Amino acid sequence: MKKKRVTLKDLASELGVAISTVSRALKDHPDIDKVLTKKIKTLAQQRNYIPNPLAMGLLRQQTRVIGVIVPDLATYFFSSIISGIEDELQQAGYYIVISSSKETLEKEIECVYNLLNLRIDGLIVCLAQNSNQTDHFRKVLDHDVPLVFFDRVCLEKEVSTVVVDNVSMAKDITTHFFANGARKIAHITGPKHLNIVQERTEGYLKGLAEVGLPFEKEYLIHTDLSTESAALAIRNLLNLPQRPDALLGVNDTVIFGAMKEIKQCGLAIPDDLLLAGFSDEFHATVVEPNLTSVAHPTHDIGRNAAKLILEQIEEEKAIQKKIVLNTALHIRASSLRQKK
Amino acid sequence: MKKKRVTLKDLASELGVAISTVSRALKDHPDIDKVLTKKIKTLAQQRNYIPNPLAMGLLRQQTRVIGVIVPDLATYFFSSIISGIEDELQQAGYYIVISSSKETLEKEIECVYNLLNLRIDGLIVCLAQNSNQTDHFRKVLDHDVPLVFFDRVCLEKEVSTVVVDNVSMAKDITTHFFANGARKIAHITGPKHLNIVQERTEGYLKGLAEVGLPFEKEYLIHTDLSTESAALAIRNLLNLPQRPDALLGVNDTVIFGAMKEIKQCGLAIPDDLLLAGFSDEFHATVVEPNLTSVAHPTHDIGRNAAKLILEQIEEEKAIQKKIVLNTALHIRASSLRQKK
DNA sequence: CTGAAAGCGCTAACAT
DNA sequence: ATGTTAGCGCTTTCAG
Repeated sequence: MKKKRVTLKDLASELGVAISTVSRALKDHPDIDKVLTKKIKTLAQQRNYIPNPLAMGLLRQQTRVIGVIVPDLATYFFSSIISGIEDELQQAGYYIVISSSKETLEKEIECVYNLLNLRIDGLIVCLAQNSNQTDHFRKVLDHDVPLVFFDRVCLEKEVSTVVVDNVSMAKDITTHFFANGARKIAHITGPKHLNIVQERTEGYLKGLAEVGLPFEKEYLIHTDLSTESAALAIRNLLNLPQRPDALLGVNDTVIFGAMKEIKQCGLAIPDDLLLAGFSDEFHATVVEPNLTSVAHPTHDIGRNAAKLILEQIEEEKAIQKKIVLNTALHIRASSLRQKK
Repeated sequence: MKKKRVTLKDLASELGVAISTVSRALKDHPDIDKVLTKKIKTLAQQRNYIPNPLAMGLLRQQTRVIGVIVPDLATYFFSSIISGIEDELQQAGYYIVISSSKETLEKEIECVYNLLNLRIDGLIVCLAQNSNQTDHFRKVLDHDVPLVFFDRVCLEKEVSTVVVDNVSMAKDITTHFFANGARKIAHITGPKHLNIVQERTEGYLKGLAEVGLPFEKEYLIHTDLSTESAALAIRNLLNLPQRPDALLGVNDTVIFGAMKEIKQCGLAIPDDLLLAGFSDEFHATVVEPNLTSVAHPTHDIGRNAAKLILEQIEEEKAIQKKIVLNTALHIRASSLRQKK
């Protein structure tokens, strides 16, 4: 059904020369006569000749396709990272195939094998929420397919990563809460096995220590990052005899969910509860009050992940690298209060 | 650098049979001896043999890749449509390559040619905001590559589309505004050439007519759909001597922007101004007050678009189809007011 | 029942 | 300076 596109053979027979001559002329091989080269190039232009990537791929054993797996497509965080990846890879002549793991390990595994079967030239991944095994990524490594993780990472000893300094950001927010009068600071976070969860929790604890607040076990809640489990967590917190007066979310989405609950309870933000999140979603400045959040350099995260992949593809020796990018704490109304 | 994957040749030489025998056995060709078939299949399994899609593609002149072009990845509307497309195509054994036109015609054209060069087997598109020419899509048709538009469409005579009934939804919101006391209903919309803009405007006008309100020219504002131009539009509306008391946005994003401006002016929603949008983004229930919006069956839009593509790929005759899906008006606090 | 060979589009080593 | 050929991995006649 699809119309056949013009091939080297077509051009060659039209000009009465050999296929290889056309092939060489098109890449300015010095051996080919200048005049002939010109003629061939003109015809190729006219006929709108584009090399068949399938044929090239078969020959070179590469598809020029990079796989990208994200937990979810619908958040600004991931989609702007993807756009960073795209910007970098496109100008290097690569295509990207995006898959969403929908925050599940099963889907993630499926995506990895699917992409591997497609013979991708590289894979960029942000782990799913419950991704707690690494066999599928081992497989990627076994096939010598370049692999890069960003944000949520694993196998750090062997695989290159692009991350931010979660520890210091979580610490900064915690002390910022304190400076704004909070004395009972809670933290809703995600599954324990995720690096970002561990690091942000560590920062939270460091922050508490720095301002001399005790760590209260019931103020630290692990969720599965779903809206429902975040809502449950916040309800539990609000029902505590000693209700917290500040809440740090492991991301903005968790906080958006929390805001609904908090308002439903008739509590005021920031008067009753200071709020801050991570990743500075677009809607942080749409919700009321505007949400304090850690802005990740999303576009740069994407670009850097892409660069790491390209490096690994081009250079033989795959040296493991870890790139730590700077974030910015955007302080907004949700965390600002008269000091007590 | 990448490790060679096992091929038919590998399997054949390991078993001392011909490549073609292995090939046939793997697809249960009746000619091949049952025992041999079994043996070959077992080995293939063991060696983890996966047919090389590049070789298959070259042979069959197809990539099993479907291109998808959306104006923007970061909105729930598009990402959930994509997930619908993915669900349908994946189980049909197709991969999807997503590109973002970033709402510009230039990028859209670039994406189309890029994907065409990749030799995609089909293309699913939602037009960019300023996509007002069709040469690049003509090219797709020229190459006999199946094409489907959704939501924002063009070339409707020749190309299959998946849309919603924008006219009646816009009319319904307009009369709903009226029922809630609004008498000066404004509409911020997009570029005139877009079908959704024309249709929603038509519905708005029909709604006004139905309730007997006159059409005021200054209440209908065309923007380029950017946050900035929406903000400018709302500021102009608010500064009108006869400030509107209801506002219909061509989408939720426009309304989110408007909400910031309205609040900055010290006006109350819904007391001073009723609000409603299109597409029912996730954040419609996060903003304060919750936003009334038309919920599109996003997942279904995606699935249907994918199905149309598959149909066109499978059947020879590419009959043009238009699928109109039902929407639901989600009425929330932003448009509810005591009647005057 | 199984093997050999051609060909999908392209490149590169090897002729001429 | 240009042509010939082999081969990337696979399917599919055509032979045996």
